[in-house]
Amino acid sequence: MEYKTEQKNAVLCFLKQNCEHHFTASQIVQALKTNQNAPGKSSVYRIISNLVKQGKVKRFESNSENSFVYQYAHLSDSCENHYHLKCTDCGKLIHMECEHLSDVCRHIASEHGFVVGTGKSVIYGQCKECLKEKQI
Amino acid sequence: MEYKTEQKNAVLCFLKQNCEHHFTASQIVQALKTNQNAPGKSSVYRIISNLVKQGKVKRFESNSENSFVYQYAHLSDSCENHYHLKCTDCGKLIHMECEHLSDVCRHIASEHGFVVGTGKSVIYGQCKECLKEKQI
DNA sequence: TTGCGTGCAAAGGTTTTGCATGGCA
DNA sequence: TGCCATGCAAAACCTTTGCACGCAA
Repeated sequence: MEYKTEQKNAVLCFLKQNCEHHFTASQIVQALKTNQNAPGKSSVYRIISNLVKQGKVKRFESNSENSFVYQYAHLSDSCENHYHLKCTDCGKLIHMECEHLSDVCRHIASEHGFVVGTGKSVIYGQCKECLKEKQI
Repeated sequence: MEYKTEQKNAVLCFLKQNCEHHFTASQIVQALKTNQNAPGKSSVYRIISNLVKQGKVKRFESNSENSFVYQYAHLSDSCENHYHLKCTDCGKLIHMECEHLSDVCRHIASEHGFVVGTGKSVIYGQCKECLKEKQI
């Protein structure tokens, strides 16, 4: 049995509303500090840990530090069937659904004998917007 | 100027000889404990940190724990130009050089406006050998 | 001899855990 | 009323850093 609490709700809402970005546990604590019933540090860890297990949130390795960042995952149910592009500059996560890419999985399986788990795999690079900024 | 030392050599040799697997910093310390001039904890961290910078070793997020694992990277020079497949079961790292996969980068760039950094990206899944084991 | 590398211990961060209290069902 | 969830503090853990000493060049 799982209870609904304001703390859980606050964390999920915050991540949902900022789904283009990712946050460390501490950043989540900070961001929610002004809320009523702001969740404490340990609760945030317990809550995001559950959300990750449920597939509602994804965990990534942080760019430079020895910690992890968390990000809301739009399509939690079907993340097994598409690739993930993550921008190393702005942190944006793109759920890429594309027939062409399904062929890639088949190719890797047949030619390289390797069964891809797309849910776990993340392709890093730079997104449209960040590329534009660099060109200016 | 960089000095050659037995400690550096021991770490690189160990990772090289076990290039199919990955290890945490502590595991490396443990594994070398019986050596003469076994490197201490802090030295191992300093040494692998350098090896990663040099591209001779790759760092991955550990499966379940909040730490990182390190693995010898065969083709350090050209890792920017091919994809990496990593088996979630046995840890094997496959440097996949394949013309078909270059098309994938081009496709993602042209259709999805996203420039892939293959050096950083890792595709997780299961390798031939581990799949066989499961079928038996 | 020079100065980089090492080892030890301490410090810094992040994450986990224990326990009493609070609040959902 | 049960019992899950929370908050605080302490602990555990990984990694980095400071400093004196050792050793490669």
